[in-house]
Amino acid sequence: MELRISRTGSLSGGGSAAADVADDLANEILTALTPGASLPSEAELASRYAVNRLTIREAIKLLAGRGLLDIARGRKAVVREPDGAAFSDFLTSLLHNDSKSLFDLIEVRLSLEVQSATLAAKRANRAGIAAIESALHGMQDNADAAIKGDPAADRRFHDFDVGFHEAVALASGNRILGYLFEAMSAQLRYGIQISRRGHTNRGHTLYDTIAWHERILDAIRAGNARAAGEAMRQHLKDTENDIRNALSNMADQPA
Amino acid sequence: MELRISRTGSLSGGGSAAADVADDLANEILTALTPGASLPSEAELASRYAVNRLTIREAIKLLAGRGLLDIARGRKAVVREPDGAAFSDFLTSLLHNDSKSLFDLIEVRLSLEVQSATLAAKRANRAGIAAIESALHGMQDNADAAIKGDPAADRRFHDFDVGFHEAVALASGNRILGYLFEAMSAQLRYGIQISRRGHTNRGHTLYDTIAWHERILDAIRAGNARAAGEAMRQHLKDTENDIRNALSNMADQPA
DNA sequence: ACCTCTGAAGTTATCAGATATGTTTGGAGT
DNA sequence: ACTCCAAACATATCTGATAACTTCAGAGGT
Repeated sequence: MELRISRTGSLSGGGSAAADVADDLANEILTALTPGASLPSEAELASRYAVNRLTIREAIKLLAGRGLLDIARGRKAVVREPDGAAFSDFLTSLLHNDSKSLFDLIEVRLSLEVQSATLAAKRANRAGIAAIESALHGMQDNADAAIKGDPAADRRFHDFDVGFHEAVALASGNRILGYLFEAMSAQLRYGIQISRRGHTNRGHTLYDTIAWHERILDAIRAGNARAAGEAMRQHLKDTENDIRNALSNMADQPA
Repeated sequence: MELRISRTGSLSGGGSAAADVADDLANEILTALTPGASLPSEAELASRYAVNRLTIREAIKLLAGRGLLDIARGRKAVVREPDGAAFSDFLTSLLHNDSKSLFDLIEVRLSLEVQSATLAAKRANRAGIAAIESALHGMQDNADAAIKGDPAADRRFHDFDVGFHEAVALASGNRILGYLFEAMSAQLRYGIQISRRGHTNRGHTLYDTIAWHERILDAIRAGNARAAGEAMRQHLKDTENDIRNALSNMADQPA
């Protein structure tokens, strides 16, 4: 019999009862159940696996943490639609510790988002393009107020900025790209916050930011895959320079 | 007071006690604790949060599922080194359902691995290159036996194949790329299994596979970033063709 | 002085039983 | 056919207790 390392670091069959049940249920969920389906009740699972109800509860909590289940009081556990949240904690822990990870993330974004833009130019349908346009309009509508110092408008501007990139990722038609982007979006917001300072330091305004995005959208709309990828690449390279500028200024003036 | 959606789908402060504790602990782990550090004992946490010890246990299980903690009997929970495992379930659930995701994954790999190879050519140190060479030698050592039908050698060959790509990702010096690759590696193994059939259908042997990898290694060793990226791109494009061939044959002969 | 073994203390794992609180559902009443 | 409500069901949490594992200091032997 082959021993397999489980997510809890224990060996299947020799680990804790809760971990064993969790692994077994995970297998069933991933292979036999579809999102939206309900698990049996805790009591029924307890009798099926011949363990205490508490053990079942802990197994379900493990799976909920893994993002496989949704739990709500009074209802049975429901198989969850997969999303990028599972990857988010991990990025958070990385980015919090060192600023090098900020550049690591930019490199990964560069890779994934150039690909997204390229594919979006090839495949985006009307709805996908409309979503990108909508995000761009949101940026345009809030730029003036944001520049004048309205913090709410500023936040909306950045939300639409993130939304633009997410819309491009979704328009790529590649679900994994979409999920990966979703996983990174929280950290991305943080990166944008930092890059913003360098952006103004370098004499740029939000209108320059909008111009970058317009260039990307135009290429996608025209179905020009190479131009879309290149526009995205240049935009992210520019953002990288903003971050580099902001970080070096923070080092000079550690206020 | 702003309400925030927690990982369990509940609202912080209004969700279950276990989910609230989990969110609070997650915040502490991500901001204040380093991998390897121990959490207080369950009893102490129970008194700190003024809840039952069982509630603490369930919160810890949630965090363990999220990949933030390692649990072992008799020991306090330990903050875990972040890794790509958190993303793995999600890919599993995607790939199990439809074959389109197989191509989605190839596209993502294309993007990430070309970037990895490019960066590895720029940055790889002696140890990084040695790891890539070691994987390649492993492939070479097992090729003959694998071709003759030795299943163990065949498996080792593929393990070294995956190991080659992982070594390139690590040699990129970008930790996020390394972790992303780790997250994909289980699914990648599955993809390689399928591509293998198409590989032989198209008249190729494992020596051709080795040749692709040699080309990538040579470019990295020479510090030629463009050539390394291009070699990786061509290798993955070829793999994509293998998979396409294998899947269409499976459709013709659904034995 | 060093090593090994042992046992107590600390900690997690699991069980049993009970109460509180939410959700669902079927039937009474209109 | 519709509304409303209570019973059944399900999860959330607590209390108390026992088993099993880890660690570490100290006894004892070399």
